[in-house]
Amino acid sequence: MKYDFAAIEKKWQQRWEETKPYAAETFSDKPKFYGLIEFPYPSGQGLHVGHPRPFTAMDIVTRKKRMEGYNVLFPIGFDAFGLPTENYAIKNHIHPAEVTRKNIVNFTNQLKMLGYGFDWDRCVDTTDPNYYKWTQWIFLQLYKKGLAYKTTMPVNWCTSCKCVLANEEVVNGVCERCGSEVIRKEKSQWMLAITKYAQRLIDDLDDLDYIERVKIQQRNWIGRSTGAEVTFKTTAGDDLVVYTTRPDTLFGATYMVLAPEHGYVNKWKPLIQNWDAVAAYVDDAAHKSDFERSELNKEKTGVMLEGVKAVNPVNGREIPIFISDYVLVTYGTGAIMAVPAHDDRDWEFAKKFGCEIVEVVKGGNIEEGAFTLKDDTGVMVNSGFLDGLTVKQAIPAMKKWLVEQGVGVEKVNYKLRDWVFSRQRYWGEPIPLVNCEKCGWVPLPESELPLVLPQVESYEPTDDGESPLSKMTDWVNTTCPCCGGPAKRETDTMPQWAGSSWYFLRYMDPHNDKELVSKAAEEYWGPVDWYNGGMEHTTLHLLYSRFWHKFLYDIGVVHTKEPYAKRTSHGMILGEGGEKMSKSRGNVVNPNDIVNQYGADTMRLHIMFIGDFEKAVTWSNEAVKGSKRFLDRCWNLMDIAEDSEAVSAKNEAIIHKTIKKVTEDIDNLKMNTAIAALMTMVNEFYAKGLTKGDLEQLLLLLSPFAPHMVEEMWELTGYAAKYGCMAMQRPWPEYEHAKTLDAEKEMAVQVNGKLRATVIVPADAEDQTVLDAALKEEKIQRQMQGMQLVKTIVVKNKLINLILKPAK
RNA sequence: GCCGGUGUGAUGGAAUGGUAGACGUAGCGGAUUCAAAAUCCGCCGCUGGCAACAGCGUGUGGGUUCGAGUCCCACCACCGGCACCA
Repeated sequence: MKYDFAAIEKKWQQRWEETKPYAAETFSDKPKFYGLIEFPYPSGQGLHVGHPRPFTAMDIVTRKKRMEGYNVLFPIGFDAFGLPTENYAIKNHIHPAEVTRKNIVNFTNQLKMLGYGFDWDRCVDTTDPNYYKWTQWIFLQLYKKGLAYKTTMPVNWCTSCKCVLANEEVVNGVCERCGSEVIRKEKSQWMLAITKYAQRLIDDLDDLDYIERVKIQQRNWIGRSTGAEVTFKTTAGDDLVVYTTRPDTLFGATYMVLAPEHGYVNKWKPLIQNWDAVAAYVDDAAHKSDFERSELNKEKTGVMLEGVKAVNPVNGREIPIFISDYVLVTYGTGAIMAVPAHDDRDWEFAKKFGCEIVEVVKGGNIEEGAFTLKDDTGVMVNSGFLDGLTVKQAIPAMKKWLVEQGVGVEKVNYKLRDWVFSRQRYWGEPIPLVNCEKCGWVPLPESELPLVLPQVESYEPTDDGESPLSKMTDWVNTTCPCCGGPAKRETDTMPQWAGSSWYFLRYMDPHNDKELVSKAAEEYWGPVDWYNGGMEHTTLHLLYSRFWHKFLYDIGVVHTKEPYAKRTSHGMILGEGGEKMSKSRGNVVNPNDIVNQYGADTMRLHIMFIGDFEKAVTWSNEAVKGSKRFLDRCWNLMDIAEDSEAVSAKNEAIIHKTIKKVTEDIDNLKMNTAIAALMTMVNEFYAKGLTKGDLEQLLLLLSPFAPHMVEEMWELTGYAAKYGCMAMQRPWPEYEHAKTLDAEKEMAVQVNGKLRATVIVPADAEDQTVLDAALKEEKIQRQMQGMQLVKTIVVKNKLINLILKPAK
């Protein structure tokens, strides 16, 4: 009988649709396991081969967990707000909700074709008012706790989307979504105070089972540093505060630099003698993206503020003040003290602008470049009371002095910045606040949630950059919930990250209309046991959702400090030729094409076999055949299996070895070597023959990888009738260590570390037995001529190394 | 520039400091076939040799070790991330 994958897959997908073997039951005597994948954005292009890689891996993990007796939650949903949909809607004059609905239907069909064990009854959609009601609710709680605030600040302004982007959304200085130029612009924005959680977001990483590079990346992103804030007096009368991690070098601070956006620049306008040049530079900087600023970093630029000087508090010297775009307004205080002798950027700037360079740490050559080492190799010079101290001693000494003199304080600083939370767009969650002339910003009563997105004529942002909602005067003009007077609704919407910051909680209790998740369901399912996703989400989505979760913990909505106990990450799938898959390159592979040609089981198997899960791999249509051949070979085993239902003695060792290997490899996401082990076992079955009992073990091990074919074979071989259940409902096979061992071992014989022969000896043979066997080998005897044996090293069951030297 | 990662046959990739190249793909030879596909069997790192065998071989150069793809130092190349972070 032929392996008719199309018919088999259709049959089993229908059966699963009817019998729901993947439904998670809240509350059970079994231990729970919550496996999570990043829910997809339902784009118009549909699924591409990048999607099934993490989905299939977690599907395999959760299928094995079910067989191991866990009550598994493996949900799916759609992160459906977002600009591509809105841009499509603008272009084609279709409502974004309609576009989203169609795309979700398409994605759902594609995902079902791949046979994933999702609990579809728990599917969520972030654009559903019943869902975003709770996104809005969380925002209101943040607002009430003072963690949402409105401020005017320079923001990234996409010239094409006419929309403000979070810093994190600007990729290489251009808009992440449309690729257009991003400039800086002052704008009033809703902000979320994620920086208030910075320390906790660092500290709590320690206890989490995240892969190390995710932890490193988050720590670097949050970027804690310790230093000091130092106050410089100026001739303008204002104090200028700077942050520095090197207070020890204060004697070497020979000038200061402000970011072009720094508030003092305008404040000091009457004092600045070269105002035209300064104003021109500020204007120029505003039109440069961060990308351009950093690209141009080889040549430092800047303008001196003529007419104002600063005073170095440690020696009373008057020093010049510059503005330059190498100083960022968003970090520290937006101003620096420049120590050209000991900072590369300051050194470059000083050389170009002829500033004084004073060496205060010995050990380098300040004519050649800055000496930046912070260890004990440097000793302080030209530094008054610090002279002779090492840098490590000088830092606390200077901090102490600053505090005593009242001109500085110790300070911990973070690179992390607050989260710009407003978007001047239509396709997002409305922000549930109104602005009243008398009462200011007033939150909507929770009973009025969800605040539903109104229908608008067009989705384009207005030319002045306001949201399309601002044109809906009927909707905008409302009454104040506080005083009943006239008020206007906030017309900005939330960013796409909002809905994805808490979706894993909704899966636990998706139909609850009283709470975002019931206490009992959250206590049962939380936290997520294993979350797999892309590295690209490490510093955005993953950090944001940890932040929201910690906030929900603080207000008593969830019972764990952290949302995800374990985090792993997959590598990208590259197109043929090793390039990133993209529509413009025309190298996008649609998984459905593979499914139609070879079947879903082959697709699943191949995407796992293709290489190391954590690394990027190149897709090859050609190589898919190998996975299909393997499934054919498995299928054809039915024709040659002997009738016995016992595991055969001849195959016992390979079966137990393979169970061990597959079990361990799935737990470590080493699906490629698990599949290789299964192939080896099947090859051996062909070489030696097998029983039905042997085949049963193969089917159980293969079930998470190729569930459709396995269930069909399970039925055909009579096991479905025998056990009265599907293969996926049987216990996961167990191995006995003793049975994984072979009776005899082939051991390597090395001479002086070089392989010269191999010998067959009994397993766990004594060292002497191995030596005797080795010495009997003709090749070894040849090596021994004229030599004497000075030492032997035996590694049990692996090798013996004979150390020889010439006999005298 | 900074941070992180990766370099292994024609190719995707295996390998707790212990026989480098498992398992696939491609290729070559054979069986089957009228023929092809499919399937099955064998070969498949490089150099020399009829062969036995020998030498070389995991980006480059050093080092540690009885033994290094694996550990250490320096360098090169490529990929990814980035906010010149003071």
